[in-house]
Amino acid sequence: MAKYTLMKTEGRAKRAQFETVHGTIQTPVFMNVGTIGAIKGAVSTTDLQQIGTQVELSNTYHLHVRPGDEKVKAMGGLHKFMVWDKPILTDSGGFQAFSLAKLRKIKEEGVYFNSHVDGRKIFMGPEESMRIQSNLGSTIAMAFDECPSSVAERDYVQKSVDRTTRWLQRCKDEMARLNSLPDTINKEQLLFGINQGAVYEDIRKYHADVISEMDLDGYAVGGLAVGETHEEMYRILDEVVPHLPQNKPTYLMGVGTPANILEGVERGVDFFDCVYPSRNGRHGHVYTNEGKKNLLNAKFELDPRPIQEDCQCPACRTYSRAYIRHLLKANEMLGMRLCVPHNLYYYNNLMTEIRQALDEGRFAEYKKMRLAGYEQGLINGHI
RNA sequence: GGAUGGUUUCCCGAGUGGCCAAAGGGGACAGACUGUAAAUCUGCUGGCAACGCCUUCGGUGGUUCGAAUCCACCACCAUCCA
Repeated sequence: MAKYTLMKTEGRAKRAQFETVHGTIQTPVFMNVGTIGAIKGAVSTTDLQQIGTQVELSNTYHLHVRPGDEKVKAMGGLHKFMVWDKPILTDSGGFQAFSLAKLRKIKEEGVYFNSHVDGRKIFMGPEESMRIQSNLGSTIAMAFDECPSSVAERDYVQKSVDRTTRWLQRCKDEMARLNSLPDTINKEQLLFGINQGAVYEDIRKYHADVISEMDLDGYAVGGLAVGETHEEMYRILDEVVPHLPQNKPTYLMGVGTPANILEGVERGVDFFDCVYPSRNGRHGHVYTNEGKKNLLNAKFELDPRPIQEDCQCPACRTYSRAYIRHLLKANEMLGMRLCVPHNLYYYNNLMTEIRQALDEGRFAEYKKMRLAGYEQGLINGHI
């Protein structure tokens, strides 16, 4: 059912569309992260419609812990539950084995977690992850993988990657079974595999080649932006993306800054996601064409301008930096309720502009122009 | 008029002879965050020619080698008694 159509290329950069049961995704795309089925910062799915969100991303582990995937299924699946009819991608819970490292044990069969909510024991392996994601009924399910630390030993990474490959086969088998069951919510659920290998290029390429043989709906590069430098990340993308199927979408997981995204697009990435726009928005950091700004800074106390001139987001059309700063300082929820949608709008709009530039064959020029703007407002190298 | 308690660095508030530029909060200021245990976390908050010096604990004057800490007087605040 899913159909990836490459419409234009510029160097390695790809302009494509991806048709799913929940609608067509124009790529390159930035998916808006709502881990627990909601974007933190009091942003509703109605808001998402207004700020141009194409794909919402939620998390298997978190929704399994609370409210429970069975309950979501009983409510008709995640789309109905959160009232969102466009595509949803669910991350598998594999990343939580990394981010909740102190609360888990990794074995061949899967990962044993202690719930971050109440400490109870939770087991999640490939089959469990697929079952949960099937219960959620997401458009795209991610394979259950292990994300090794960027400083992990080579031997460990090699073993981990091979286990991730075995897990991927189990995911594929389980999804095929689940998609054929009569009461499955989304019988056309798609599966993306995940490339790992930390910063070892040869392991990365080896793993990419292995999973490319498995005929999945899409391929992700995981385990980046977890401590390595930007240069290492770009180098790995340079090496790995060409080893992934070019007739399938490529997803760079968890990345990143606007600059990271421009670099990723240039290297052939179609899908991105990152908590930055939402988390930074909650913390009063907002994205502009002149780089990221911390609205909490005293210099915005009497700044009558919108966050970004000409921005069409609700915050920028109505309020001044000074007022939003006041809200943030006063810990008034409206502050983040304005900053988070602004940031998501900024990212979504950035992707729209990227697609337009690709359509018109001027991506290289566009990228250069944007990066130059970000350099101006450089905050400790974060752009 | 009398009694008692109090006056500490931006605010609240510890500190009752040296280890005190002075705990702890708050606020202010700044930083971090990349498939979200994050409306969280960290740093910093008297001045300077800065491993030392200067100024600061209501005011003034004492005691002492040494005082935010003890004494005297004064000012102001709070509560109670007339």
